[in-house]
Amino acid sequence: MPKSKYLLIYKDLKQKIEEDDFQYQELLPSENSLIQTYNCSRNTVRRAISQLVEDGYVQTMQGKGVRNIYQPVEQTSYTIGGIESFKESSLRNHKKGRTEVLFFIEITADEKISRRTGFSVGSELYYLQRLHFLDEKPLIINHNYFLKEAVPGLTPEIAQGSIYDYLENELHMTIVNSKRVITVEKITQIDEKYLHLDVNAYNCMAVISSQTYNSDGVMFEFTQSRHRPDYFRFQDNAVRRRLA
Amino acid sequence: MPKSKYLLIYKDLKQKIEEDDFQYQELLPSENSLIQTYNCSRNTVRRAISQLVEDGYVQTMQGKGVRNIYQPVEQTSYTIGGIESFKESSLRNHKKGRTEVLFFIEITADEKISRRTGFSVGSELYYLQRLHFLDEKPLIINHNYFLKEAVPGLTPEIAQGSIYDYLENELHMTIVNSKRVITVEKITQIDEKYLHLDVNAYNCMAVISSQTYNSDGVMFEFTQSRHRPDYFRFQDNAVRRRLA
DNA sequence: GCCGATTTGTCCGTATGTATC
DNA sequence: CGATACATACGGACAAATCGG
Repeated sequence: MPKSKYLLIYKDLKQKIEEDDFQYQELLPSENSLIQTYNCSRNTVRRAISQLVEDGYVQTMQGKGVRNIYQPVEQTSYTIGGIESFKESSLRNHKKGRTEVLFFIEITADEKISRRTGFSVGSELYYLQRLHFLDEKPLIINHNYFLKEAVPGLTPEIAQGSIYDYLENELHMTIVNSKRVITVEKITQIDEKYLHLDVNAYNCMAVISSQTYNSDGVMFEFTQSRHRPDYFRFQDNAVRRRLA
Repeated sequence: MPKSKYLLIYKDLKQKIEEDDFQYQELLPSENSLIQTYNCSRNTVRRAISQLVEDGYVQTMQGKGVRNIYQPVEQTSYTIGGIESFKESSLRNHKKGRTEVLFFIEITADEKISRRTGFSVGSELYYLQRLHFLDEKPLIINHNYFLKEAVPGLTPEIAQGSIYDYLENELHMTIVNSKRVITVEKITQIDEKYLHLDVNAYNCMAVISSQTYNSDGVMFEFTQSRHRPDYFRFQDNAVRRRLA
């Protein structure tokens, strides 16, 4: 439940848009009238609207108004975007998720791991391999590296559930920021084995490599997420920045 | 040249970060001191900083300060992200770009095209196929659909250069918003032919499908951009939103 | 553990500029 | 031209988190 005012307005407008209260291409009420509706200042409605712009829900036009450009996506495949745990994505996509821990060890970052992950040499890490099922179909293999000092007490049992749950609710850590790179890579034997892939059909995978920071500004996670190509779908909304 | 104040501050700070004026993990000057430096209001510096947050350059921490988390990326491959034309990306990546127009016709959207692109049935469109070279290596095949009424006078000659240049500088259109979906798809015969791909090495491509809106809120472009998997690299920075 | 100083987060009100109609 | 709409900028107030004494 949001407690800040701009988030309440944001969520309310977002819901209205999703529920078709505004037609595609229709203008939303003007800022002034929203000020009346929500009994708040202009800055506050503008902040809510700017979030909707980031989401690709609306578009502002100086002198004209704010246009609804939301179009629902067909939910045939598993859609990702934003920072979400596998569990959260599963729920949003209305699928049943399950996670299997394939591998769990504690390691110290050497030169090679450091280059790959961005952790400094000598860092104490947990290294996990996890297999994610959606509706009992294996779709994703994750290679996770967690900084031990930031994620103390991680166990295979916890990793089988949601690690983000553990971080946020047990350790009260706040996940803030995630730098991601998407590439396409050749299938490895591990991929082939656990995802039951036929190399003749697809011989590569969608790979998301991400570095995640907590609210202390510490990078505490590096993850390489390898997705079955036929179920991979990454969604994004880009806003062209003004330069002048 | 930016003329708004917050963009000037944003660009200045961004440059300082890129030039290593602040060390990784170091705190930037506080908002109050930035107010002194730039002789502006608090909102203005905050706005500049929030842009840097979106870029993944810094991270704000309530009660503590603003931490520099910028790490330069190795520019070995062609990196995309944000809304950019092929020409802009080429320049940013310090490569020489060239574009070849394979196909150029005018069509009317039927049911099938409408479903695929999001244009309504009956829309008059330009349909192009273009091949993009980087340092004389064919890397990307684009299938572009442009709304004729929004992009009048498009010719193969223009398409061989930068269409975005034409749109922004000749037609004075402003590109605003782009909804993108990244998937992985099987290689087609067209891909194989023009990109000189060996199916035994890679049998799929990275595909970016995007719908782009102009400042009138009109979707004027649908593009499917098919990338050689071994040169594909999509970069992104996600900020976890507060919920409460 | 408390208190005060510092720093970022939220919110308000107002003024002015710019684009559209 | 005036009215309306969003964009930029300023200044002030209070809240929440952090840190040092």
